[in-house]
Amino acid sequence: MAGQYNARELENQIRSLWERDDTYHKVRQLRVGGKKFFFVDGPPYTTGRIHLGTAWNKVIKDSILRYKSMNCFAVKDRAGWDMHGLPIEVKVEESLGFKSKKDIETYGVDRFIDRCKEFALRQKDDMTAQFKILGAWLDWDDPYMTLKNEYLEAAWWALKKAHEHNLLERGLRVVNWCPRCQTAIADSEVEYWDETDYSIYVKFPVLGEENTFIVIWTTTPWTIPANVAVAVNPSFQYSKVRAWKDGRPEILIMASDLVESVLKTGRYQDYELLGVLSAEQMQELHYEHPLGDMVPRQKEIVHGVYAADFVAAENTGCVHIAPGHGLEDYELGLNHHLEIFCPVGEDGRYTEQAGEKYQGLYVKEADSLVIADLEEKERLLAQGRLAHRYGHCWRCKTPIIFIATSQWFLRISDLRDKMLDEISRVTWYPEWAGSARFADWINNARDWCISRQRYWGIPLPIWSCPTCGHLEVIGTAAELEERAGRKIADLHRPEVDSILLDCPCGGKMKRSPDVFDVWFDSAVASWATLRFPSQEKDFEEWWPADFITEGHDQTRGWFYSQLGAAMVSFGRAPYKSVLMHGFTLDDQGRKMSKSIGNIVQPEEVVAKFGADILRFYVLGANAPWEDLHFSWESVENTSRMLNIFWNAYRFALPYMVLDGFDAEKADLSRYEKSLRPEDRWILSRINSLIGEVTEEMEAYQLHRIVRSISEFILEDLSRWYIQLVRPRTWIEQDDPDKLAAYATIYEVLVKLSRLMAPFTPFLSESIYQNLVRGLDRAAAPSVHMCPWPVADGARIDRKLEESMSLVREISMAGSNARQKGGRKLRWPVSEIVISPAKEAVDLGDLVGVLKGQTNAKKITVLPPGEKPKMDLELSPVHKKIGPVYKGEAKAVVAALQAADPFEVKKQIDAIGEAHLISGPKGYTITSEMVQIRELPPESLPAAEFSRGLVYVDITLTPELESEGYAREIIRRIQDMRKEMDLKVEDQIRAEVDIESKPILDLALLKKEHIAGEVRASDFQLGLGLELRGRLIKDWDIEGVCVRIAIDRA
RNA sequence: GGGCCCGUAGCUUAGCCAGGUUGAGCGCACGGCUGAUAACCGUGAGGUCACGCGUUCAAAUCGCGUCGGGCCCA
Repeated sequence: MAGQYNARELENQIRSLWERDDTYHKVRQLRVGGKKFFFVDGPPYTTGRIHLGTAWNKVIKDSILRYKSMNCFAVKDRAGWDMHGLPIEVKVEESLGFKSKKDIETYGVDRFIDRCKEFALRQKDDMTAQFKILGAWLDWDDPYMTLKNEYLEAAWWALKKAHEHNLLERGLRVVNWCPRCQTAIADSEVEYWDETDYSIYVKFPVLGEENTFIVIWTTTPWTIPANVAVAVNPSFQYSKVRAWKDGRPEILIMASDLVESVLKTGRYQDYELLGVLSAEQMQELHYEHPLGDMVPRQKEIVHGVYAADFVAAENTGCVHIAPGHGLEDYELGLNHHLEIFCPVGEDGRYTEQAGEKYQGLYVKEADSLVIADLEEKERLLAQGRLAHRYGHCWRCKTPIIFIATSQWFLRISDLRDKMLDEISRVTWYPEWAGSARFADWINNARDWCISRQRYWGIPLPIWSCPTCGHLEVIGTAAELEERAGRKIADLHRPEVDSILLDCPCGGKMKRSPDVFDVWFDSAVASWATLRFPSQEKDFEEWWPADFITEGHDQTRGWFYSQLGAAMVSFGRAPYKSVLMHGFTLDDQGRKMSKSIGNIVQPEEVVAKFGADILRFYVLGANAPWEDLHFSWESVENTSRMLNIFWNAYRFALPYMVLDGFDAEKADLSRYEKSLRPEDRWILSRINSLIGEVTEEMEAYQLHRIVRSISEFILEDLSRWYIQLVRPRTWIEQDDPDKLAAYATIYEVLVKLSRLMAPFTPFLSESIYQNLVRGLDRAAAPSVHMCPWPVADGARIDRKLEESMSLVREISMAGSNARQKGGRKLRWPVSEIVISPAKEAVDLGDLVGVLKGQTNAKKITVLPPGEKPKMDLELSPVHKKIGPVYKGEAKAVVAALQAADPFEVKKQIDAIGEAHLISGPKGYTITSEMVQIRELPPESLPAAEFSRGLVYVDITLTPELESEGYAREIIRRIQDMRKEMDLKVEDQIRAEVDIESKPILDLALLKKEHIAGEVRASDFQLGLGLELRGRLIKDWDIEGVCVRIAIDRA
């Protein structure tokens, strides 16, 4: 027997049941051979802790996979782990107290790699346990891990394919560079926030013109030594001005529109315009590098002016170009065959190319020195500070710099159109995630820099010959072993670094020392999870993925990286459908962060409420693709809702146990003839619900599912059906009416447990085990092995559902009217009158239900437009009476008030006026002189419902009163039974002393009824009784003192 | 500067794709129920559906624009 809903205890029990029976594997085994559903788990990074977002993510995945499995799909569901990359390197470096790559080299790359591996594996185990608590059923025993040899091969193989398709290239590119990690980082690994930097205006002396300068502006003074050119906008006009500062003139060139602001910034007191220059004329200028003395190489470079569209009408309109330190600069440099001058090394320090003075300085620290030198050379026009967005390494938060380095690229930009074409064939939930958001990202796709100068990653399988330049990409471990002529235990660094391969030219090829960008790891998950290329069969049978789902940040992440990797390898998208979900934010819509202190841990929610409640909450809180604003209050509500479900479930159990409910009695088909209309109604509703939920699930409208189910549980099951069915459970013996109710409840609960199984797997399993397995050991061992319920069309009766919803409305309106009339529901009323406004009301077979719920003796449904007999109220319209009757007006008003309102109305309706007789006098009252209002009589309060009005006749009769008092007495005795902790079936002895004779007489009429209801085998009702019993209490019933004593019989 | 999403009651939100009386929950106030009970139910107050223009017999819903918030890009 079930007690209170204790989610944690229940979930622990179910978890151990699943473990004991190995339920997960049985479920998957059951569906082998079914239609294939290939799901690829977006691998969480092994940080060691899951957060609310990852919990939501796995709950969505799990719910969908459980649903698919119940629909007989053979589900492929290997969990995945993303285990390489800088974040782990940084953690390990921290634990070892390392500051740079040199420390790693000294420590030993092999030992460092071992540490990284250990770390990642430990974190993976911790996180697996956390996911399991949530009830996430993925294949945790055999997950794919990016650090496994078979996984490394999948990336190698992809790169080899890319190379075969001529999409791999090595080139000098300006990349985002982290000087601390000493590696290139991807655009997506750059974090932006505001940083205060220098803002300087610099004067570049024009060659061949005395005291004349082009003015540029920059926030990175350290890039000035690498300046090679100036860019101007081809559509701007430029001005040459003579400007005076402290009496000294200078000739300055800048965009015409910006002259005033630049000179103001430079604190010039006066100026005169010498002439204007077009962009073409600007391009004829050459200038001298302002720090040519410091940077010897600059003496050899010719500095010119070039046109570029990206030049904005900001600052000076002349842009400093350092092709070695900027993306646009680099492209401009390529176009005009400028020197890609980059006097900065991988450590972020100037190289010897920067000249003696700067060599060895860290660039961010060189800013002030460069400024001082410019100042000294009188080349600085102005300097200030500026807060602007600046990029940082996502891992170590070091400000990134741009430097030109030699890297490996995938030529993704060539595939843009093909990619757009591919994603248009993918089904996106919601649709705009693909057609708008992702398409926009792809339109801006650039070539993918896949090389990183680090250790803990998949080594690039590129070998090249230093002698002849011959290059080979190795696709598998077997291929490498064959070429190397020996076994290789681990494909990571440093083991592969030592392998030299024979070059056709006779030389020895060496491996390119880089590792893959970690995004490339997860990018190959769709085939790595199938163990391709080491095994081919699964790949042929399953690939590409049927479904993936991740947060909207993965638009530029995993959705994209997977697409890119699959395009270069297979020329097609690796997934067929994608559900994009939102972020988890706090209740105010802010990101959860340590600094705000608003982080909510999933295990905290599980500890307080349970996994099912967390699951049902996150699924229902809002549409999956919108951000989830986490609110404890809403979790609390979800908890309340499931608790009500639990109470509905356990409501009937004690009775069923009492009545020896068994498999035979659970068989609904035996009671078809005994089903009441309300039974047929709830059976119709549960089948309609199954239809709705199935439809919503097919569109991944997860929030609607939760709402549909919640509404059914609260409104239909708990607030209505259970209330209706209660009295039937009190019937003694095997009455078919009672058994039909049991069988109906049973059917509804069993259906519901299956319908909810994907979303609240623990609760559903518990109910299933008790209700189904408890009666039939031959039933499927788990609810998750049951088929998804199918709506039974024969049970669905729309008309009945409609009538019932009318009955519910009328019943509520009835309560409302009772409240107005001051008549409690416990007191029966003689009649309820339903007065529809226009549309007829057809209650079908449900009049009995309505009578019961409204506690009314009679239900009358009037034809549309008809009302019960109303009281009428006449109010004189003085404005009209006065002018006609003048001095007699008062008498007229008196006569009107004395008149029979029904008679007045009858005459006015018939002839437009009424004749009043007042003593000797008669008055004619026109319709204008009186306002006639219809009022429900005090004994007939009314309330509205959607089709009209509901009137409740609250007139009391002795019969009604005696019933009312009987119920009052019953209620109090029941209360006392409970206080004594009696069981439902216990018999009692009761004595009731009522101090008022008339009321005693009323109660005596119902003596037998009361005794039966409270199970009193010995029952006394009287005046002045001497009370005996274990429990004696005084009650006030409608102002009368009633003393009750009860005891066990 | 560009792309996408969002803006509905004090708060959290449904409805929007497919136009037809804005619907819930929380909180607040009042009442009821009492063999599901450390529960539960009803009623009430509370809305310029961000704003403007357009399409339409009819707009929270469709279109255009503005403002505000978020994410991403430049």
